[in-house]
Amino acid sequence: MNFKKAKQNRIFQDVVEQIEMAILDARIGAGERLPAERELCEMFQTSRGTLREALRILEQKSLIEIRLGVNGGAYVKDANAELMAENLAMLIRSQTISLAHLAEFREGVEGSVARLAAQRASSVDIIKLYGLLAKADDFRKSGTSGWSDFVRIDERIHTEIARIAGNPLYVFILSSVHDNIQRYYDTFLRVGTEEMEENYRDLGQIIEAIKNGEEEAASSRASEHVRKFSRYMERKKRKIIPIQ
Amino acid sequence: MNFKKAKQNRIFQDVVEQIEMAILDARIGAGERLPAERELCEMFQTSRGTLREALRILEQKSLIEIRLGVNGGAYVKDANAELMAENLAMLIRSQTISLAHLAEFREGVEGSVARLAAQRASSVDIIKLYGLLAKADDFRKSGTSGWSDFVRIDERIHTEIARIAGNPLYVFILSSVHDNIQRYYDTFLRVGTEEMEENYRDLGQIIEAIKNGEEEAASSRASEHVRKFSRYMERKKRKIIPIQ
DNA sequence: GTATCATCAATGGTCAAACCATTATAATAA
DNA sequence: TTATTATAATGGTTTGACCATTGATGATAC
Repeated sequence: MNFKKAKQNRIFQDVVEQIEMAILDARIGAGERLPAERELCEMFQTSRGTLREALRILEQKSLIEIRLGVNGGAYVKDANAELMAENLAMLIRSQTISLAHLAEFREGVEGSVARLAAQRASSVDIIKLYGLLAKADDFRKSGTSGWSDFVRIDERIHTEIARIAGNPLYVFILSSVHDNIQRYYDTFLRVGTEEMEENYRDLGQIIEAIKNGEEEAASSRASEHVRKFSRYMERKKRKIIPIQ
Repeated sequence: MNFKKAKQNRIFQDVVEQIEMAILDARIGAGERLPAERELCEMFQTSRGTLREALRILEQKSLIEIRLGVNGGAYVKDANAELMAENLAMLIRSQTISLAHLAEFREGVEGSVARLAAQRASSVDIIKLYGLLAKADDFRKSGTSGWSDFVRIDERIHTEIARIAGNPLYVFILSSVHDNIQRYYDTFLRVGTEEMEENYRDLGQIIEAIKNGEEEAASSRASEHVRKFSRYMERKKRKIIPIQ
């Protein structure tokens, strides 16, 4: 059998479940405020300490956000990817997964996403992508000073491709990965105009493949693009930390 | 600039961070027990209520597990994928992502994983896979009565392939996906011997491709295999819920 | 001696009432 | 009008008490 252990009766758990249901069933909408703690205590017939334990859990789940002062309280948050980003971060910090693992995972995901985008991109999507590419071109022209802007646009393009793929799960997962990999890019990825040129060409090719509906080309080019970035980073890393 | 808002001084946050650091730096090992609440209060110079709010957060993060009674207390847990599974479940419940999205995502991931496995499988890995395949064969032979066992072995094979791929992130992600998709399979996926035969053949082909190091074949067959399952499910679903 | 049962103490779970800290808003002064 | 101050709503924290669960210990019966 496969039952979970019957829950030990913890009042705050029950409170969490009730509020969680209300939020997930959209009985309370994003941006709205829950009643004040002391009111909730009366509603749930519980003490403030117990209620606050429930609020901590909901806050940790990113379902609510607590604000201070008058008009403060528990505000319902939008469903978003923050939670997953933090989970990834924890796995990395606990050294269960390494940067190399994360990069490899991203390689696979970006490939899948590009393939779907090639299947599904509308003409409007294509125009949007070329618009972003033009911006990247501007930053590229301004040389190494435009590097950080270039990276930002690069990420925007990848996010846009994920959106075009039409599967919100990919958007969540990729934004988590980006959040967690970004730190390393900032630290290890200070490259010259040469690499920027190369990445710009890559982006152009990926977008072109998507435009023409060439699934395989889009997928393999996106994977290769990510792999290239990772290799730059590994190389830089080794220069900075020669032996470890 | 990219700084986060300076943290409002919440004592329990500070307590969470200190304990979290101790756990992630392995100053406290998995399975060990933190001091009792009342002792921790003295150590952190805080009240029990505040300390318990911190414990709730750590519990929600799956870093600790609380047990009751004598010898009870906060036990440090293994890092695992539970958290991500729950996040996925929440995204599904909040109807941000649908079953179809999850299945499509799985399709991409299983493809990537099979590709990596084809690159990296050792002869021992191959033997293990064929061992699992033989078990699947047994259940297949016992007809529809062996169906649920067959599905279980099917999942074991996929998990094993993820392990062979050598990237723990894939193992985490896939086990989360499995956890969340399993429920639907149980509900919608009661198929006959015909489909079981077909799935068995698929598994054999995937494993063979991995054995021969044929990346592309392994990847596309794994994707196709998952897609087939999803289509069965969609069909069943429509029969049960004709219009919705 | 062994097995069963009752008691006890350690530990988490809950409650209640008070006070502090932060902040939007209203009242007041310039 | 504008700047300052007071007020009150709301979250953050403390204290101390009591309840509930559970493993260990020792008493009792066989």
